[in-house]
Amino acid sequence: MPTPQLLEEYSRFFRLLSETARLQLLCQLKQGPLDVAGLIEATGFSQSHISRQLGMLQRAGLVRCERDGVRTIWTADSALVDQLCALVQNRLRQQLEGQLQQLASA
Amino acid sequence: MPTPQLLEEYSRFFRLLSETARLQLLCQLKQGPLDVAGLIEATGFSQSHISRQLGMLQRAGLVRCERDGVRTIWTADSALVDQLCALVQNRLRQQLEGQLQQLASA
DNA sequence: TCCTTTTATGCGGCTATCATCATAACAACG
DNA sequence: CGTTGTTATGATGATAGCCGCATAAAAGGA
Repeated sequence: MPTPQLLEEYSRFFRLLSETARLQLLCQLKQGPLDVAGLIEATGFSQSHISRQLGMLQRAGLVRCERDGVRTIWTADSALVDQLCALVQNRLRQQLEGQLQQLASA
Repeated sequence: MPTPQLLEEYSRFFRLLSETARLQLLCQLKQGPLDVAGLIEATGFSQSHISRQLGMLQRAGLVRCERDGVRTIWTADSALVDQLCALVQNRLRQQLEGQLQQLASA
């Protein structure tokens, strides 16, 4: 059994990935570094919202930033999210295949 | 870029794991099958709350149940959560090691 | 059939978090 | 130093989700 503290850490981390807004930002940055203006264009979210989400992701070590003059260039900084999503995707696929099987055999 | 629908699926899945209550139930069931009464004893949550969380986890395919007369025996039904937690734990460890390194070199 | 035991669900209070607006902080340039 | 352009943050309304209480539903026994 993991300690309550560790479970808390897990839940905090997964909560970060439980919002499409943040996942979207992560995926966009995975395509290549961008500043906030670029992320606004790509996602349609407000500037303040994006900035806030980036702050959260940064504190978790999932993105990092680098100032270029007045702009701040953000970069995805972890292969972890890709791995997690791949596992989940695999699971979702298996589930759909199972449903398909059931439907076929009925 | 994943489709918005897939991102939505991801976020829904991760949200399931974003609550210590559900993680706790999953970890407990990983130790062995239990009925709701056993889970109440183990976690201290109310019966209604536990029943509801189990329903969510079941719909996601993370637990399954089997009626034994009047009782319902619940079982953890996926190694996925373990894999995900292992990856996250690894990440957390790396981060703490990094902080330790910084502290030592300062 | 009625009663007991166990589980599932409608309802509501409470808290946390999202998402925006307005504004502050920061950096470059004249 | 003032202005402009970019990003971060305080304040706030809206919403979602946790959690328990009360109750319904389901299953077995007298």
